[in-house]
Amino acid sequence: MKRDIFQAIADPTRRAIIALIALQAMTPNAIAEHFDTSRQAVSKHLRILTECDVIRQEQKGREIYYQLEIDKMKEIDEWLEQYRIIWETRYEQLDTLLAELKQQENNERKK
Amino acid sequence: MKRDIFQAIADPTRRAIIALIALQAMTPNAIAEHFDTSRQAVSKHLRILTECDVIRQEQKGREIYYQLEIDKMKEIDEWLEQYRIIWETRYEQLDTLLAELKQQENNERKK
DNA sequence: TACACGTGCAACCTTTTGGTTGCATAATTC
DNA sequence: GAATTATGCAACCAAAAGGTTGCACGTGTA
Repeated sequence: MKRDIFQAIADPTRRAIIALIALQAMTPNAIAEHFDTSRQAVSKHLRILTECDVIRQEQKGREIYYQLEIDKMKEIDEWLEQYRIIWETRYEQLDTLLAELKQQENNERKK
Repeated sequence: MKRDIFQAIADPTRRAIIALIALQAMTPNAIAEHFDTSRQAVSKHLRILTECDVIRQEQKGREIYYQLEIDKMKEIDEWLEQYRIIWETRYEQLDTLLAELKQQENNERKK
């Protein structure tokens, strides 16, 4: 069962974890305190995120610090690129249309 | 069971459907031809995508054309924004570091 | 060395997911 | 009006997801 980044971010708890550790690395215990679920459930999510290379762990003594692998988020951005092209094109077309309408309006006034 | 956009794009088939109808609206039958699964399975995916407002349907006679609701994709882009800030900041810091190293190198040469 | 702490893993359970087949319904065509 | 076509929906099923509890194991600390 190989998961990808899109399945990784599908779960709301996992998105919350990502947001939580985005700015500073945290231990599983510290992360779990922010949620209603058990520490083990959070641990499972961390395992999934690790498998997908969304997060990375660093052992410090008996504690493990998890931190976001920001480059993985870029993959989503790259996938989104194909749609960004579409909505930007639409905006351009809309701009063109608006410009044309404005031009027409001006021409009307001159009459 | 209310789904969100992230669950909508979690499934690879659904992402393929989105890509397929991104440029032009298509009927369920036409879409289903691109996949190994049954027409009904595709129909289910279309229902999920519709529920999440990722796609929109337009009836034409007995055919239904599904087309992408591109604005919904922007929601993902907006969510990604918080991480884009992070990776762009990292790049800036890297640029600064590289500039400093280059400066140091130049200073060494002058000696 | 004994004990507490931080963590991951296994077993188990319920709900959700994604697929299938069969059928109902509405629009078109003969 | 009868047959065909396009589609959605319900029932069913296997697999996966997400949660829980209990336990094992390494690392610090008294």
